[in-house]
Amino acid sequence: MSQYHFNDIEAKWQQFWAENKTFKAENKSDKPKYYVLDMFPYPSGAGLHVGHPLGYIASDVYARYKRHKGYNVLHPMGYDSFGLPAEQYAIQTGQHPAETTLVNIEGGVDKSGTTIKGYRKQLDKIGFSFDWSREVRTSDPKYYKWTQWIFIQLFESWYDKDADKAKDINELISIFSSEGNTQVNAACDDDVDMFTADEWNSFTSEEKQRILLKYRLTYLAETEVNWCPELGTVLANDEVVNGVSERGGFPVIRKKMMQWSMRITAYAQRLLDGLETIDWPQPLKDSQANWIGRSEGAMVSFDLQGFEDTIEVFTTRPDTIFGVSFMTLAPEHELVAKITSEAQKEEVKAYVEATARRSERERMADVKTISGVFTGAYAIHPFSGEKIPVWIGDYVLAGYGTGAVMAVPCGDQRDYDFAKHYKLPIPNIFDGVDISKEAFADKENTVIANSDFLDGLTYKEATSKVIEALEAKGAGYGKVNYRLRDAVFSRQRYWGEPFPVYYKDGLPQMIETEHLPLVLPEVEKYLPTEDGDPPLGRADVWAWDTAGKAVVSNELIDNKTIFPLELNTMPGWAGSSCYMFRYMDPHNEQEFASKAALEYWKNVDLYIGGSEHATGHLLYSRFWTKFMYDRGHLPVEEHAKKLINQGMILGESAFVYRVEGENTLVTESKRNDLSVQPIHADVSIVNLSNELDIEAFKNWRPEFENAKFIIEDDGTFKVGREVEKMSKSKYNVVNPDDICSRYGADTLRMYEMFLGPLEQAKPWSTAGITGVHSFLKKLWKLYHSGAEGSFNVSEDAGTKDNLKTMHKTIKKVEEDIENFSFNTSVSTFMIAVNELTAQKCASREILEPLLILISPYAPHIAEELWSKLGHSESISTAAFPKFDQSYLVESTKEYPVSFNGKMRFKMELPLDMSKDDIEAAVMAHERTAHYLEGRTPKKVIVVPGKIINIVG
RNA sequence: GCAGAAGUGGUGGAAUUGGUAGACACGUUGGACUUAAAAUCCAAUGGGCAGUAAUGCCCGUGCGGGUUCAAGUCCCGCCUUCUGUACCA
Repeated sequence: MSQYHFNDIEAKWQQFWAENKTFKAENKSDKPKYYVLDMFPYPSGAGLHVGHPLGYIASDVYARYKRHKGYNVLHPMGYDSFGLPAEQYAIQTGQHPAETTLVNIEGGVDKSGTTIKGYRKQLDKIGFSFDWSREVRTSDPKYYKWTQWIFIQLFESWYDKDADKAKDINELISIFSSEGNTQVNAACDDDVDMFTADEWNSFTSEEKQRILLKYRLTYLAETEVNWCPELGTVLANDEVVNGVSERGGFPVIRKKMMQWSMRITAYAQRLLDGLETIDWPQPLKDSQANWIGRSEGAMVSFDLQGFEDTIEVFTTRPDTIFGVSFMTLAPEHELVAKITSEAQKEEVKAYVEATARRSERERMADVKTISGVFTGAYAIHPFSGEKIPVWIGDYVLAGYGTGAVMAVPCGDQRDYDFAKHYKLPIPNIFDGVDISKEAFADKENTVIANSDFLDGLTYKEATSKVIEALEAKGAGYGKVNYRLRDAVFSRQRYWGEPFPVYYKDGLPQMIETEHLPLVLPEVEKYLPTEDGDPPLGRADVWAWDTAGKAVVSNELIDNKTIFPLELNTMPGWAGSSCYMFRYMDPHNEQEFASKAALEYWKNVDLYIGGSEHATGHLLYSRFWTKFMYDRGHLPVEEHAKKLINQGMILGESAFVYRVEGENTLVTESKRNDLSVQPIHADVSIVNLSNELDIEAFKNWRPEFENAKFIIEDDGTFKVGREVEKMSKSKYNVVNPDDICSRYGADTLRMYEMFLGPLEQAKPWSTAGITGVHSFLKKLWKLYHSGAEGSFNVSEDAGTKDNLKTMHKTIKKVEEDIENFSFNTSVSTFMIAVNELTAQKCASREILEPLLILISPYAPHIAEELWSKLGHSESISTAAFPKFDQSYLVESTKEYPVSFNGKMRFKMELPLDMSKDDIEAAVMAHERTAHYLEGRTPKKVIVVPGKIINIVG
């Protein structure tokens, strides 16, 4: 008797695929191409849990389906292997992150003696059809050579706003030397001075370099960061709580530091417009659009009384300019110190310092408290010439717009609240609007009043008129503003890509691309130096010899031919921004990827990954892709045509209940009578019926060794269940390896698809897996209907019923896969196998195509049965069965007959029967009279092939 | 506050264009097989009422309205949950 030995079958076929390179994709093919990509994982030491492979399974099903459909499919996988956890672990244990990362990927025993299975082995067990010959690892010098190369390309480029594309920096240099910068419309820093060609040509090369930095797409600039002197590192906003570091509670100050930045703002409009061209989920597009934050308005300059300087503000409501009754500057605004009057000095200083101590995040969180201080200075209204008091207040953020606002309390709630609080005037410039309670922020129904030349105009009219007037006066202009900031690209970390940069006279110089990669140096500790330099400051051999073209010892630095190298490293998103293109030609040492490979594969046809990358990875890669396109390195402007966000698989936590104040644990059903406290129990010691293994629990939590257990009446102890995020700390992690060894990879794959719609978050329930597992056993049995369960397939043609089942299955499964509705195709398979089993079908004509349909979902069992059917080739390239409508054509229909919309009975009628005949047949039916109870029907609706409804 | 998504049995979910609500599973109950258990197989299973029964009737897709012969599906108003985002001038 042949049984379904999934462990043997799965091991056999995984080996077969590896040996035969079944899924190796060629860069040349007569077939149409299809590129299916997963977001590559960070290989953590904790390994995979059942939530991680969900997206990989979905993409694998799709990739396998596309192969059946005759496509040349690229389906690669790799590792985003630079990152913080490995570095933290290195700091704690002293192990080199490269070593731990390798173990996390390939498996092994780490120095602390922990056996780690490794991502690759875990992934292999699930039976993915990845082309592993194309694997990339971002921390591999052969890979990050190209990350460094892209960085250099960005450095050597500027953004021409007129042409709306990035160009070679040399073009800009030649423009400067022939006509200066006055006619140049470039994305650049705000503080560029104008110069003529003659001036440019007389600048020293150092001066020229400093100016060019203001134009380059990656540039070095002073940026404000959260600096913790005690820890010697920059902290992210979420690592700072109440002005002190989250770890250790050390004070954090806001400090300006030289940092590399990416001029992503140059691409703001194109990143926004490009969203129209890609098939990505609307929520994801919305959050990118939101993040880019385009707003239309005007820049207005206000002169200052007694100063040469002007206050520049951005406003979306220039139409309300006559409603300005004060100005507010961010406390960090550069003019604050200068314009503060002697009388206000003390108060302003105290306020500025108090604000500096608070992190940006805190300021954002605390929106209710209104605070601010008058500077003693006055601005002059550009039209009325009135004196306007200048305040500072922390509701104005230094990082947005110009860090200053013209406060119009009648039209903006924040200005209104501020004015009320400090008893500032609230002039009303809206016709017929009551502003005694709150500001009036409605643009649509506005009629401007008390506003000189704007009286009686609507928002739209007033806006264009006032912009005209501002431009005529030279006091402002219309402007589109973006919330998007340039992205800081430096990290004071060890485990990241080194910048291919050395410093000559304090100015950054690129290492020539032919000398890349610049390999991460060895350090003896992964911490910042005592002087506060990043960990690379500890490297002894970290200087660039421009003559020898090599990294040499720091002792040799003479600043003539040997220079110090950059100490920062690149952030996590550097390596992931263009990896999808490197997969196309991953072993190319001459180029990032060959033109031919790029032209052939173009971009990702289907990209699957989590929505948490909406404004990080997915925005940065779109930026780099557009840049690479501009500079002719890529043939496409977007990296992924279609994107799907898979939903999270949640864990099913188990709880035991401790009686408050006692060492007593109570079973689930009896907890309500007592005052109890829930305690997480490890799900691995709970069986499918929610019964806790008490002995195992005592071993696991020794503090309960002597605890009293109040059990169920049947003698078991049951846990409570609750759905939570799957995480180690909640002890609800389910390991895919365990599922594979108990039920098989095919069961895991099908069950993950069966759980629910791909995009939706859904709870994992190990109990439910038996349904899918027994389906696979039934499938196996369908092919083993011979004596004693022997393999049995006949050469007889399929019956009419067989064919009908088969073809409706083909139709449904194909539609489902095309719609990424994988859960419903699993039910369809179940129905098909149930029907064919009932029909006692053993016909090859049916059982062969059935296997092809199932193989994307359950590839191992499909391969095994396929080979038992006599095939020596893998099923993976067998042509997908063709749907034939003629097998589904019916001659009759079982019509549901409704009375007033309620279905009462069914009757079978020929499909070609006319409406009138159907009506007659229904009215003649014995039960019709019963439901009409003597009434005459008002109307009889007959929809042929669908329904009959009798109204009356 | 803003934006988006979602609310259907005890549970996961199905119903693709308005046309038989609850497919397919899990769970539960009963039964078969077994010394027993596991495994497997069969049957029932939205709630309620009436009936020995076949069956019949009523209610039912978050809530309240509406459109329609017909609404889980369309429209209006609300409630709840989740996700993202936020003094954005």
